[in-house]
Amino acid sequence: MKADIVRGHLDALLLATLEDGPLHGYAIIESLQARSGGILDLPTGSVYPALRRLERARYVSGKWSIVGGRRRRTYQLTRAGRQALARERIDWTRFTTAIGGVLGSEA
Amino acid sequence: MKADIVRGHLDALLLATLEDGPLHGYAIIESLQARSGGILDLPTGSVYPALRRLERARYVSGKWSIVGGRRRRTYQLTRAGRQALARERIDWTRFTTAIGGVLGSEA
DNA sequence: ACTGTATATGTCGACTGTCTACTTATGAAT
DNA sequence: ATTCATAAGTAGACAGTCGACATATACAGT
Repeated sequence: MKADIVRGHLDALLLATLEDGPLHGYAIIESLQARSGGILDLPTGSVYPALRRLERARYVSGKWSIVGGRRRRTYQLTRAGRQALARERIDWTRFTTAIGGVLGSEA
Repeated sequence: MKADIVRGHLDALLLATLEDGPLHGYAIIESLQARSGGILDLPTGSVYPALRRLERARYVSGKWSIVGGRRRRTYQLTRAGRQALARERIDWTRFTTAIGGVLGSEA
């Protein structure tokens, strides 16, 4: 499943992945894959720009580090990010209720 | 709620609205509003082009009529449209399961 | 030594789709 | 006359995704 379908909910996904602790981009993609049972397979071309967006919005803070000779940018949820995540969860419920209600076959 | 959040699911919504019988664009928007408890408020600038898209894809067939002096384009689900709707429902379940699983707080 | 794979981040341009605002038009009510 | 509801549509700006590419390191296998 691509981010195109996930569009509008990618931020929530990213924020939720960071809830349990800081992670770097690559690890976020793998975490999302694992937590969704392989359904969510987001390309780097979608995730990295999104992470930068969240950073600009102050929902996450990123810092560089070197692990095993490889450079990593590790992201951490900010307080504003946690609040945003809480809002996203509420929106998600509203969203699924609204659409599920239309798609569900209660004529 | 805008179509921007609904993005990727608008087709499913439109198809589902037409399941109970033919409707014209304006009526589809109102039906969606009613069926979602007012949450789904889609602008004509999103809906009309989407309807044309679905028509080009042969998922709906549209024809003109005059009702009360006003021209209407009434859309009807095609067989391919019903099949597409069935696929969309499966996708919707996969989608909500995947994202809900990540957003839900089962660490 | 070389090749391939996994790790890790990032950019670019094409593409798709949404949104605001606007246009056109009729009928009914004020 | 004017305004509101109905009805359909378009144009241009804008945002976000995606495939492909570029870059770089570590490690396993041959």
